[in-house]
Amino acid sequence: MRYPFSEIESKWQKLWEDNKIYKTDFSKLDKKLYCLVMFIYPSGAKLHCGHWYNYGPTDTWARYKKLKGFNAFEPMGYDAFGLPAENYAIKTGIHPYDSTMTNISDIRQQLKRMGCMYDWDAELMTCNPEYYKWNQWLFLQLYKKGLAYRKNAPVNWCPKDQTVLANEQVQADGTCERCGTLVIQKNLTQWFFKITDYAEELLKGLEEINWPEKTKLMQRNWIGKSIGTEVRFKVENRDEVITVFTTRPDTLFGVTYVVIAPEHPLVKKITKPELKKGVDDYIDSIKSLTEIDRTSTIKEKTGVPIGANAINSVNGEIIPIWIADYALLTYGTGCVMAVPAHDERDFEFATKFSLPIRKVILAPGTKPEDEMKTAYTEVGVLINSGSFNGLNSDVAIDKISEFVEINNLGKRKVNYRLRDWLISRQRYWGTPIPIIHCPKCGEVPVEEKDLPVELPYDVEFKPGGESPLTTNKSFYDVKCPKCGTDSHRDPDTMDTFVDSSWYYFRYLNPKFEAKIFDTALTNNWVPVDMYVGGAEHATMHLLYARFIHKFLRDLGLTKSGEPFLNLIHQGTITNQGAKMSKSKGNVVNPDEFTSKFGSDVFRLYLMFMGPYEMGGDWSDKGIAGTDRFVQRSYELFSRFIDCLTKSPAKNIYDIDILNDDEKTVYRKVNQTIKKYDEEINNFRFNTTIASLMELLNELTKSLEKCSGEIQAYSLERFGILLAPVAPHLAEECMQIIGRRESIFKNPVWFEPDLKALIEDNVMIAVQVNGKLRATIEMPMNSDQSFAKQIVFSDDKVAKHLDGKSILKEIFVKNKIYNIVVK
RNA sequence: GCCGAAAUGGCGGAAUUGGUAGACGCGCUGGACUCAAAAUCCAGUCUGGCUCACACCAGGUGCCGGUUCGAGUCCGGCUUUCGGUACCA
Repeated sequence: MRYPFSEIESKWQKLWEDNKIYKTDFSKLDKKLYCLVMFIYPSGAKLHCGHWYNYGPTDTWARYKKLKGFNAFEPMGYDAFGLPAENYAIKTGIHPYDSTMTNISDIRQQLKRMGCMYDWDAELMTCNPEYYKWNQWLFLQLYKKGLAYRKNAPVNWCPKDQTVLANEQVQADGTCERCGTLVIQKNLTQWFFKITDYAEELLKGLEEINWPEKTKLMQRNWIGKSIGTEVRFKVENRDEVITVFTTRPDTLFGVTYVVIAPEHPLVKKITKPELKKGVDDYIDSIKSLTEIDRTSTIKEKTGVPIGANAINSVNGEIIPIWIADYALLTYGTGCVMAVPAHDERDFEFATKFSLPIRKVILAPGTKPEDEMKTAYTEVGVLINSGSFNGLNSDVAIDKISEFVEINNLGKRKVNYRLRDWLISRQRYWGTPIPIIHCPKCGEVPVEEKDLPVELPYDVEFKPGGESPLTTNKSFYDVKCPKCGTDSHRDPDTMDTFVDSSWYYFRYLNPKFEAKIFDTALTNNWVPVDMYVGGAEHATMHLLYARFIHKFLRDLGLTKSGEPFLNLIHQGTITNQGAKMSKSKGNVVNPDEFTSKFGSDVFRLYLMFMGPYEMGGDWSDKGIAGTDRFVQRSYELFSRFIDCLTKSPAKNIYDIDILNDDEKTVYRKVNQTIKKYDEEINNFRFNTTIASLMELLNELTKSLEKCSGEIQAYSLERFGILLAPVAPHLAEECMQIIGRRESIFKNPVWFEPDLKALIEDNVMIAVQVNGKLRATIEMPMNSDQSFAKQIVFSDDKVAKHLDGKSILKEIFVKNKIYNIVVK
């Protein structure tokens, strides 16, 4: 009979739910395991293969841990705020709340049919006021500490989504991370979280977490620590001072000009009146450049002189001041000392505009008068550098910095590439920012007792660059809580990455009312032990969550310094080479397969496809293989009804007294347990399943020929090994052979009988001059002298030794016998 | 440009610290069962040579070179693909 997956899967899902099999007892702390997947964005596209690939195998791992005796907690929830729901509302008129709720209830059903052991009592959704109230509370705490602030700054604006974006949310090609539209720069007043205050700690913390090296490296690069020196240059004949930041103070004597970012406020003040028009024109030309042009790698540097000069602090030289597009206002001081001889960008610029190039570091094996074709950026000996001549440049970095500090010309400084996190969005479907703007008092934070500031239902969604919340007068117009003057609420909402930066705390008690989360539980259960999700979040969610976690620790709400101890990225499943997305129309719907084969077969197939962290292009070619595996397993169990009760097995057998078939089966069972354990523990699901297939092949061949006890012994173990990878199938199979309750109710695991693992005989390879000439069977652990006798009496080996002299013999026990001849 | 990962049969992919390359599965070929088909079961399946066949021989893990008794695995130099990043002073 074909395995009736449909009725069996719903039968066990109902049984699990009715008996609350997956409810976690938080009071049991021995071997607690918090296993988390990134929660789901409830879009209209529902669950796709990518979600399945994230959730199914992770659940398998958690189930395995549960059988091993861990008290595993697996929650699931909804990252329910966000732009797509609002864009959908603009298009169709369906309110984001309504579409989100519909999507959530559909997705919840789909999730339940997957058969994961989620603790549904822990379910949460971020669009619920009982959740986002605490985003607002968090905002207020950051505000109190000066870590949430407003400033006017050039920011990324997505013309399609009509909102600003954080740096992290703009892709390398200058397009919006969400919709792919080209992002433009705008000067706007926006809310920021001061993540830069934690830059150093975010960097240090990476050392203590077990994450993929690649991800840690991405975060390190994103934080971009650089150690250098700030040096003040006076502006000639004026009071203004230009401060530059350099990582190469050893080249200070080689400065031949200074570059300031075109948007720098100083530019207006010190530009020579005669040159004002040219400078203004240049600044305009920079603004009109598209993002593509600006980021183009082949774009030539541009710039103009502003007619003012600076005085090099270390040698008193008068040098011209330029503005140029390659100086960035947002990094360091926005001013650069240019050393064309030893910096590639400065070299290119100086060559183009015929600015002087002065060599101050001599490359080994060159002469001072040699002409420079490119900048020399390596270590060398200082020249043209006054009293520092003759020093090695790496030593001079320190010496010149010291000189700068002693003479009060500047100071050593560490800079980070990381910018503050821009969190305000000019959109509706998010957490309202709990600030009231009063014409008299300015920014007035909403009092904690007045939280949540509830998101009103009635708003107009028309896009226009203004937050839709301004269209609801009863929300927008309020009296100032301090002085009673007519004021209005901040009309912006928060970036949804705020929601996801602390949700793992909330899962432990999502209904908790007294505080942001229930510290009585979180102190025991956070940090998360295993976190599984996509690598695309490396410098966004995964960085924000670490930041907020550290802030919460500073508030005394958690003892840990890091949110996620272990992290694994599932690979990306692509379709025809492209990432699956609704807009590309290449989404593969898992229902197509689960309705045909069942969710266990689909889960098995996803795991069997290849290494979990690699992903790959979607193909359903091999699904027949895992389907056959399920059918054959079910058939096998069906041939041994109630064997557990008819002839109960002992825990261990002496392999030496078993007959040949029993011995083979008994050994294979135990070898499989060992192999399986090693593979699945490290998320190597493909080889885990391969080992089960090997076992099934062996059992199909020989189990009939074994005693009833060995049959029970083998099937009981096989069934338990099946449970993590195909939970419904395993429950049914175990019931067939006589188990009376769910495997997961009182989890069991079988340790391998180590004595049985050792084969009696091994095949060893015999090589002559490194080439395989024969394989010979001999007893396990035979020593060299014994092996030698057998090897040299072998005809094939003798043939290759004929007439040659033996130079050397290499013997590796149980592996190889190599004879070197001439 | 810079940083990181990868490259193995017709396909997805296996291969502890260097030790029999191709586990497991898909597909394909042949056979059994069937009136027939599907399903299932059995056998074969890296390439080339030779052979009726078994056997045997040679080559083979992106390319070139090296270390070693022995390299998919280690070292040096490339090529291609995929991620990340974009003048960060």
